Amino acid sequence: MGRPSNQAQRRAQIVDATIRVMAGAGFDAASTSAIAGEAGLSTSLLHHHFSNKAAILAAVLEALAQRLLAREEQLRARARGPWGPLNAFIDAHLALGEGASPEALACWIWIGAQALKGGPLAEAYARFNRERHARLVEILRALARRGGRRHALPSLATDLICLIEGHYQLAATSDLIAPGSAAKRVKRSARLLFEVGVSP
Amino acid sequence: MGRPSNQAQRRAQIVDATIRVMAGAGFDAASTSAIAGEAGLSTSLLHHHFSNKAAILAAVLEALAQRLLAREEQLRARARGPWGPLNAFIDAHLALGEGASPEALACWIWIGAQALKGGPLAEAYARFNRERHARLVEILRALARRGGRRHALPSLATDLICLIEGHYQLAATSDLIAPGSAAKRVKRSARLLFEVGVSP
Amino acid sequence: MGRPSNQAQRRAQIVDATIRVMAGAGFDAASTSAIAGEAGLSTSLLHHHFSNKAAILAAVLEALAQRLLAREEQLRARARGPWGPLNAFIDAHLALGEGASPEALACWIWIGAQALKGGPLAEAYARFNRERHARLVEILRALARRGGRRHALPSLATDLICLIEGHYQLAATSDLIAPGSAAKRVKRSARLLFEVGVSP
Amino acid sequence: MGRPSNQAQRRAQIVDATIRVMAGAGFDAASTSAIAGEAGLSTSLLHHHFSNKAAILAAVLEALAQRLLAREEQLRARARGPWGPLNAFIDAHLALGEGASPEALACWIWIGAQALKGGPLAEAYARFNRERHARLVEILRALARRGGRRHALPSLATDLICLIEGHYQLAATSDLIAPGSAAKRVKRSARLLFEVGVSP
DNA sequence: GATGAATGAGACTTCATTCAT
DNA sequence: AATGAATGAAGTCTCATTCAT
Repeated sequence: MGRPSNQAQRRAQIVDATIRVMAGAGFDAASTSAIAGEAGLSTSLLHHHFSNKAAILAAVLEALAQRLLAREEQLRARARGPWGPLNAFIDAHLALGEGASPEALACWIWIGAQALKGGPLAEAYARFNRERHARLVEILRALARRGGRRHALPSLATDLICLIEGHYQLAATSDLIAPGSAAKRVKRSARLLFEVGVSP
Repeated sequence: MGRPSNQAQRRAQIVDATIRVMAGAGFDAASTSAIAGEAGLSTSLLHHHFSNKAAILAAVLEALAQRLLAREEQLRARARGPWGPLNAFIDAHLALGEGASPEALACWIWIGAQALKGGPLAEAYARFNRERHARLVEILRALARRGGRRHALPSLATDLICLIEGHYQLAATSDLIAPGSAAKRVKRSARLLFEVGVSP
Repeated sequence: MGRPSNQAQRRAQIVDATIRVMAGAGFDAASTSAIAGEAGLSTSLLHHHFSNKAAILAAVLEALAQRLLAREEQLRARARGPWGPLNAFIDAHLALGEGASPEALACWIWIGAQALKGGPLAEAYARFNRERHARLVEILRALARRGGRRHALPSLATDLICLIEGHYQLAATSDLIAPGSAAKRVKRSARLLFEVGVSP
Repeated sequence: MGRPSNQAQRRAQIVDATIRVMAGAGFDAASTSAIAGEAGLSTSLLHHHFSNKAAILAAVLEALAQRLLAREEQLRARARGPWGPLNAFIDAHLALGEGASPEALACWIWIGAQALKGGPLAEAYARFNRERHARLVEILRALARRGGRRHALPSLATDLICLIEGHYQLAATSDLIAPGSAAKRVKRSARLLFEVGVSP
């Protein structure tokens, strides 16, 4: 009895609209009414499916993280050679082309900034970073195992994530990074740092 | 003959207050009334000295850029050895201790995010990046000259700036970077990338 | 032949929940969703059983009035002595202990205030007051008959009801009335007024 | 320098409008926009002069209490005879005619109800009751001094305030109390209770 | 009988800005 | 130079109610 639930579908619809608005016009512009407008819904319906605006943002972060993870796995599935997994990790973040979502890039910057303010969003963002750091460490560990040498892998992973984040920021706001060149550059630097960062 | 003008002083006062508020409570919280409150002025006076809120933000960006440049020069003046200038550049951005302003860090992230939205602020931020990139290239060029070898210096400079920006972001929002360790880490990575990034 | 009707039960369930919410969080907090939450139902079901929110309030008033009446009769059944019925009337309103419902007290105040706005609720509340006034007059008349003297009984009854209502209000919102002392105080004053209020 | 302040005047204007709205349409109807409409102002201006809606209500309570006190003093100034001050106290609350404000009556009921919810308003209302109780005790004490007899004056004062409050309630919502008769009735009952409530 | 979806109105509040002094 | 008054737009959220199943 009762009308069939469309919670999941509607929530996804709202989250997608939020991502579009945020990427297009910025975090502050992602008002509930702007989101509702983009999604073709009423603001009341937003609150019917999310108790808070904060809850929407939390769902956005979760969705973006999940998309990133999915792309990582997809790219890694096709990757060949010892550097494949590392390249997949970087490409999942930075490469354009199939499966890339330029919207996500802007959203990540906005979320990173908002995370400065603390609160649940900050915690979720920190957790996201811990998780991708752990994944990257695992990838590097596998690489190191092949070479039989020991590295300061967690530190290297941190550097690489910083490099990626920095490219997010600069690619979006400056012309220092030619469009489409980010992934290639980071992959090259990553390889250099890995190879040179060997304990003697 | 009227009362003596205090334009410059008042503007600095307002800019400082804005930086404090923005660093403390976030960009969105930096409303005109919050800024006025922090500065001990009325909002009307803000508009008396700045035509716009956007003008205040532009002045903030300019002030932060100038502080950064001043610190760079101050640190470079004391720097010794071939790596001195590079270390000074990095320390000016990331090192704690004397002259460091942790407030600035948060502000830079906020400004970087706001620059996504385009407009005059975005242009000013892009210009700021071009300028610090040029300074860094100059520093690297001097280093390379000593070694008598050729590098892809602009690209390396871009990488280093990305590394710095990424550390800004992650240091502020995650626990992957131990407090106070950022500068040391970036200096080490910079040296590695420089030494290995030699064209054969 | 369809499922058996549970109208009465559901309506009582809703009315009870309303009383609890109203007593706990106030009239304005008694939104349909709060009531539904307290009752463990959906808001739609509320409207299925009551055409209006006003209808719920009307039912609440009726239920409270009925509870009060029931308690009056119950207490009067045990009452002894000439003052017994009067004491029972007062105790039904104010005494704590067995059968007392402190929730009702707050609800009565809320309803009394809402009755200011006119409408059906106001009429029902006025009728309720006429009825308890009539009952009280009857009680006083029996008392007076024993003494063989004539009083201005309706006026006295009005005074007593005012005294009770005032104790409701002050007991709930001030510390002028020690908890549990209201009934005793009103009974004493009632007796004094009755004995002295004799037409010469 | 600066525009001359009209805070006090505007605040009074807003408080008056609130009282009118509340008396006319009820507490819940006293929305900020209704108040603003009644006062002929914009809602923004309300918030310019009062930080909160709660602050407006606090000011309303204060204004009503002050009006009541002023009327008490005014009536007492003309009062003659030993019962004068007591009559003045009662008339200040209940009498119609010159200086009476029927609006206040409804407001008091609304405030009394809202005080159930606790919070600052509840505390202010409780304080108001303590103060008028203290004043009444003082009046009764002077009366008792003349008679040279001891009474349970605080308790009697509480009874009288309850009687007054009850008359507020019933006069506003039932027909048990003929218009204009409240003050006379309470004065009579007060005298009876005073004279009979003497310790032998 | 029962429920989840959906809505439009309106609540309080904040904001950047302009005006009068 | 400086301030308080004033405003209109917009923000988030809640409410009572209706509709579809």
